[in-house]
Amino acid sequence: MQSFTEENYLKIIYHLAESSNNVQTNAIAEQMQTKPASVTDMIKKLADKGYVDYVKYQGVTLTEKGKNAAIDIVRKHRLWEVFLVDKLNFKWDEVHDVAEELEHIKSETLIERLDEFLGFPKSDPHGDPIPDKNGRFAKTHFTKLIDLQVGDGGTITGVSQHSSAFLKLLEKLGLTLGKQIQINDVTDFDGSVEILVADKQINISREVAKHILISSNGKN
Amino acid sequence: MQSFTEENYLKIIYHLAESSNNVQTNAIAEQMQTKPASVTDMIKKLADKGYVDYVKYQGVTLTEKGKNAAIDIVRKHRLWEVFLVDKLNFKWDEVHDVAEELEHIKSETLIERLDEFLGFPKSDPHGDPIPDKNGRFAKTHFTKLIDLQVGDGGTITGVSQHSSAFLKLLEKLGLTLGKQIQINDVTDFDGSVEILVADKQINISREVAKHILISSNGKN
DNA sequence: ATTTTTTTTTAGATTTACCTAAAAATAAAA
DNA sequence: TTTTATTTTTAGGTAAATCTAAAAAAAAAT
Repeated sequence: MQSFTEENYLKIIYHLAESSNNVQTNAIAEQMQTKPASVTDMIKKLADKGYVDYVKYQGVTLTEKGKNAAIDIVRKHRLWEVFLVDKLNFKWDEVHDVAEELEHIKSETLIERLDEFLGFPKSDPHGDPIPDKNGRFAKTHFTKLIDLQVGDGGTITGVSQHSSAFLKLLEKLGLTLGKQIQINDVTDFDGSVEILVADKQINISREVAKHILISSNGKN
Repeated sequence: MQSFTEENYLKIIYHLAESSNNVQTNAIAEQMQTKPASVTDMIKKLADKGYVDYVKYQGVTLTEKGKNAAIDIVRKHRLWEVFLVDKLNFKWDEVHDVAEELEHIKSETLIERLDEFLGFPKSDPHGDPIPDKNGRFAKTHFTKLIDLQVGDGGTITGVSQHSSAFLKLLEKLGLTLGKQIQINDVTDFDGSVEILVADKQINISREVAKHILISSNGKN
């Protein structure tokens, strides 16, 4: 199996691969908070072990093996997040760092029992889908709030930013998972969005609107 | 704070210190499954950091700081064991290795919430006491079954061996925590012990009897 | 009180994941 | 199409935790 560090690389490559198939050295370095030179070293190692396909100067892609390993880590991470929120009363902005550690505990039995204990949840506290033990999960294709038109409405079903600062803000604004929203207006000046939530009209910046995911219930 | 490895050293030194105040290099090496030379290196580091007092060739003793750090790890380990058994239906012989990993997760909040979630348990699945968040716990002074006399009786309240093989054997023999036992005879030939449990008479070897802890309910 | 055995330490290497500085390849701009 | 800028890699080095082999100290046996 992989080391703690290797697992983190795999996970990050997996996430980066969601937006651009070929993952670049610099992008990995930024996410790993390390230097590109270190990434090159690790990439070679991961390639040797068969987790990634690597062509010099061309970035990496995960192999099937690498993808499975990454999904397994994602599964663990998200299950632990559910545990922390559902059972230990953590708030959704408090779980990330702890789950980041828990995800590396190596025991299949542990994770399967945990999954069962939690009632086989389908998504984590941020709305991200939890892969089952075979690595399968429903592909969610939510719309970013920023991409909705005036008059559109929907339900908040996810976020694409897990920082504590962002999540706390959403909490304060009442923009939590499951809430119904509707777009009232888009401000010309700064592109900020006026939305209706729980009968209240609030204004959120473009930056915030970018990271809120909506399952749309049709136009108008 | 300490690294994963440093924590393991501290924990092992703490356990070894329970039987002999001055802990020797070789003893640590054996427990850590490493070589004495490596232990010497690590001891120096722990001494530099103020976790142990160390005099060359004289072994080590934990400082107050070292003892507190060790107790903290023991607390985590035992709480996780309770979690695994009580919530995830692990058996008492299956928890050790996983708890060995979980004990290194660094989050005070996590442990306090877990403690609360479990109902502030006082002992783990093997009968070992769980320190509270201030590191305090009742000193248990159980008698080893092997030290009882014919006619003595009591309740099984702990074990001093956590290997899966040993615990599985006890399970099979019905010698689990809380069971009442009585000493019927000690075999001259091999020192094995005949005991009465749940109205059945069974024979256990000296080796087994050494590792069963009894809270005695008075002689005869 | 020596000798022998055991325990512990030193010295010098190895591995993993990281670093800096400089070179090489690729991409973008003039 | 050169030049410039960006990205990536190489080369050589560091720190943590380990190792082996050999030396030194302490303990046990004669």
